[in-house]
Amino acid sequence: MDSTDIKFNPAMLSDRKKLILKAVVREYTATALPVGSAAIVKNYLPDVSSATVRNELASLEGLGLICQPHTSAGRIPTADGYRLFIDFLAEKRRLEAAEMIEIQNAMQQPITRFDSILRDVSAVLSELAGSASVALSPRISRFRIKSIRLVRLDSFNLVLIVFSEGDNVKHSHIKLEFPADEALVGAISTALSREFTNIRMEEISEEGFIRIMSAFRDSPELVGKILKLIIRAARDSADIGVTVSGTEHIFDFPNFLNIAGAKEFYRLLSDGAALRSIIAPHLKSGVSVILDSESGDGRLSGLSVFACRYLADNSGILAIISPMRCDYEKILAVMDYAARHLSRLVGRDSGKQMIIRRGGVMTTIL
Amino acid sequence: MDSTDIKFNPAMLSDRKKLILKAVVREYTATALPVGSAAIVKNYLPDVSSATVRNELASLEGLGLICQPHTSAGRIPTADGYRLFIDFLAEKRRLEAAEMIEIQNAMQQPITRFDSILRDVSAVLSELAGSASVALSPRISRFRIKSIRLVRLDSFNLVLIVFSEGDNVKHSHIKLEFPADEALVGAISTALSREFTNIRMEEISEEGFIRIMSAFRDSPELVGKILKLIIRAARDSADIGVTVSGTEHIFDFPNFLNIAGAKEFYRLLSDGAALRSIIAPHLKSGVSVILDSESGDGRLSGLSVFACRYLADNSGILAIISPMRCDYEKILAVMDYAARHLSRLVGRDSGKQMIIRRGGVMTTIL
DNA sequence: AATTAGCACTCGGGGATTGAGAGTGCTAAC
DNA sequence: GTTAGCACTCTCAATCCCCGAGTGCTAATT
Repeated sequence: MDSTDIKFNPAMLSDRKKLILKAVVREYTATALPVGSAAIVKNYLPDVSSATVRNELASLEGLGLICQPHTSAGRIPTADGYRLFIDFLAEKRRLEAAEMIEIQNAMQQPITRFDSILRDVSAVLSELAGSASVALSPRISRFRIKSIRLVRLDSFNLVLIVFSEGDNVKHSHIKLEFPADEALVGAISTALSREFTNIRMEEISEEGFIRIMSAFRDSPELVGKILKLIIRAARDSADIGVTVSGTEHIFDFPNFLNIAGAKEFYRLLSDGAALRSIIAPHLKSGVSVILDSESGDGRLSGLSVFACRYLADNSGILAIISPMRCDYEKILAVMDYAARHLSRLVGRDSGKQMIIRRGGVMTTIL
Repeated sequence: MDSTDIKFNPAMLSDRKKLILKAVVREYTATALPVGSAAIVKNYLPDVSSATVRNELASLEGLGLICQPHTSAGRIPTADGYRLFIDFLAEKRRLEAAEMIEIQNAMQQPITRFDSILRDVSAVLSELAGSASVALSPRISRFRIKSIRLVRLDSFNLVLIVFSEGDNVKHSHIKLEFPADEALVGAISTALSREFTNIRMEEISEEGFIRIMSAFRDSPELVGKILKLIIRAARDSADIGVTVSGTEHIFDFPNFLNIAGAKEFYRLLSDGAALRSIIAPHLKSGVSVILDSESGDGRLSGLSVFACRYLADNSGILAIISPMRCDYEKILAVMDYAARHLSRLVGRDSGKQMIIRRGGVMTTIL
């Protein structure tokens, strides 16, 4: 879905038609009522008569940009109408200072956990947009491991810690059925570190483990069992993380006056894999908007998805899902601001370096 | 709300009245329709006439145990009616083998994380009960610390790991603005371990930190900053955990045909502190049922809360929230089974010992 | 005294009817 | 190209009406 299949471009429309389409979108998103010719004359085009506007409206309807919910009602924008509005007519809006601060606050946390920043940003976005918001965490399996440690808590309990790019820390608790002593655990930890540092999680192979095994010929059984648990732990933490916020807003979506649809949509929201595969093909640079059935997935009909990438090549996605009737200019501004600052927060400069700027202080890690 | 304020006891009712009340509850929970005299005669009391049943129904209504949604409709149970049913008339039901297995599976996980068991149990409960389910995690700040470690990932990144009773592992990532070397981190880790092992998290005091500080007189500033971050990390992880499952079922609750109520209830579900303070006063041993307005909180009107404790003195709570019209015998059975097995899983035998039985293997951990 | 048959009565839900109001499209004039 | 005027259409809400379910009461029966 690239820019070649744009159905409409603004050259097709007279300035007055553009103004009227804009008026229909703005008025409808504000009032939730079909927009009649009289309202447009009153608020946007006081110098012409309603009959003129009616003629223009009929013409816009002929182009498929607006429609009537029923004969003798006002007009509402179609998906194509919204599309044209978003691509060519929407004006860039500035956020309120308070809103900007709220977004920034979500990103400034003393203890660095990318998860937690993501959760907070997502929560703020959903609040500002009055919509549901989803953050799909990057595939951590694609992150390079910066550091891996096996720590002994007591004879029967170990913790595997994986520290990866993006300041991600994961721990997995490993419970043994047999005691392991400090020296052995330390040796395994060192071996793991030697073998897997600077490797992507998805590149961890059996061979690496076999190499480690061979270094522990004196207690192969014990080490073998530990490694088996470690493999499982690593796999376990490789799944896709989905952070959903603002689910309560869907109760306000006019789409879900019928409970059945709400339930289905609610299910979709917690299915990270599905969301990713729906959204990913439509992503371009900056904020993408996927309207109604443009996604090809019926569960999103009547809805708009605002999405953008963060951490460019690791497929983390931030998204806001709204009813199709929403304040596009506002939500675009919110998303744009958040995406811009999130990228600034975690800017990738080279393959191995990662610059973190935080509250004025700038630190270069590893 | 203890046993002294029981309004009704079964001695007040003739056997036939009891049978009819039971019939009304069972029939209504099954069909969702007000129960008429004819239905009762047909399915429960074929030997008397509908007129007789009508007389009995009128009498039960006089006692406030059942009511009519409107004149000339059948009867439905009142909250008092359900209460009497639950306390005296409900029969202990056995779960299906498949259901028992499902619950047990949720508890058997290779990698021990109590959180995760809780989440899975809660998910299974909500599924079996067709309801929302909430697990309030125990106040981990009341758990004794079995082991505490500070691990160095690289010069600027540390991880604090706290391993506590109940096999809880928590990690907190600590990002430094200055480098710390291996030796120093190791020394702090040892000091933390010496100072805080076998202490409850809530008992961690400034004094302990001051004692540690004094041991590091040569680099007080660095250690001070690290300790400050550690305090924050420990506080951070002390908040109340709420795991909500099966939220999608609330879309099926007849209570929430009006979207407004659904939204409010949805909010309540994610407010762990509120839920705890509503539920806690009503807990007795075993499974407690809080009906309708018995909780004193309007947000639960029309709903039933099934709740039980696990880990007796650490205030972990497992709850199922259903519409008041639900299959009490089934949900009671589900809860009872889950609670019984959860207690068996984590049985506390003495102050410092904790017995974990898991898949036949039994391990005793420090 | 408890039970029962019979019957009039009440009420909610669903479907049809109606009137008001909003907004259109068309035509003819400007 | 624009506008005034007007007939037309359609929704929404209110109203009415009828049907059926289920009751409560009364009088007769056991």
